[in-house]
Amino acid sequence: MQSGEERFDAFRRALKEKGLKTTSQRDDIARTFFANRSHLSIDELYREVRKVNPGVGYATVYRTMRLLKECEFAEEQHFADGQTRYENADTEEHHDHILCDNCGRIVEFNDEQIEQLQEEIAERLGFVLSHHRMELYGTCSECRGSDRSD
Amino acid sequence: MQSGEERFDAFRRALKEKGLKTTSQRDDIARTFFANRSHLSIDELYREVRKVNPGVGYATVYRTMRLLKECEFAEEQHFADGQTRYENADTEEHHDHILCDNCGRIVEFNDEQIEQLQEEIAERLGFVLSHHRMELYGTCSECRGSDRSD
DNA sequence: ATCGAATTTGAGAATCGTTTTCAATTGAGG
DNA sequence: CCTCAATTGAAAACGATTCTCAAATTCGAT
Repeated sequence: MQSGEERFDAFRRALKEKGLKTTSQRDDIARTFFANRSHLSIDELYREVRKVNPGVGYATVYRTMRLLKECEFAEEQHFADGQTRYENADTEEHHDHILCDNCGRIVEFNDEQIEQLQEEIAERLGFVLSHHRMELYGTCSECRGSDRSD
Repeated sequence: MQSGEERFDAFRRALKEKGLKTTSQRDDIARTFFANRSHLSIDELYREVRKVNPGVGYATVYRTMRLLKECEFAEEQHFADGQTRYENADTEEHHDHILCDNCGRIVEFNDEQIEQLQEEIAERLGFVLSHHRMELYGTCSECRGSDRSD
């Protein structure tokens, strides 16, 4: 797994390869994205970026996140709150999410057995799977005041 | 499982119990909903209803579908196309969906083993599950021109 | 360094699905 | 039937996202 700065450089190179320009806005947005935790919404990203470059517009954040997605540095997620969120698309493999109804915490997990079963179900129904979405919702231990800390 | 007409009557009774009025619009929308296949979008419902009662407004369809949902006759689904769709919430138990990327066909399925695994994962991560969303996407046999018909 | 063409930007308008507002209409209990 | 609260349709408002366009910026060729 690369560092934020490495990925940032890789993004700039990817832009160049596509014949696109590197701009201070793109730099600031990408750096902000790579430096922060995953699953930030556009609005959260926008606020973060503006701490560093107050002139950046909403549209540019949208546009740059789309670029990051197209270059496969970011992955788009649509959870139940209706806001698009982006996660770092490292070399990490596929995972699903479990979200806390109360505090919004998002935890990633992967379960080979479920993946396997999904393939089987698809096959049984005559489908060839392209992708899937699985989100679990519930209350995390912290919000329940339980002692289990994660 | 009740017939459309039975469910329609049950809905009217539910309205009465809530102190709400039965109107020709609500009747037409509910009947249309019960008579059609599941997973229609608001827009599709709207067009259907207007075949029978051209005066019905968009807002009323939204409002009535919300009522049907609140009375638990309809269940709301948000698939990847960004349109809210409603399915008949019979006495049927929980199920998930698999959707064809190509023709949009939606097939319901249920898999106890996956449900079980989801509970286990949640527990392992310290969550108490409230609900989940699982959608599989792929290409159905018809769209692949395969001989397997479902 | 400088030019110039092509790209990118920010602001605001536009869009899409959905909800709200509000004046006019309607249902249903008295 | 009357009354009055509930309901309606049309249009405005909404929130997230995309587009438009004139002004600003990038960068390869000079």
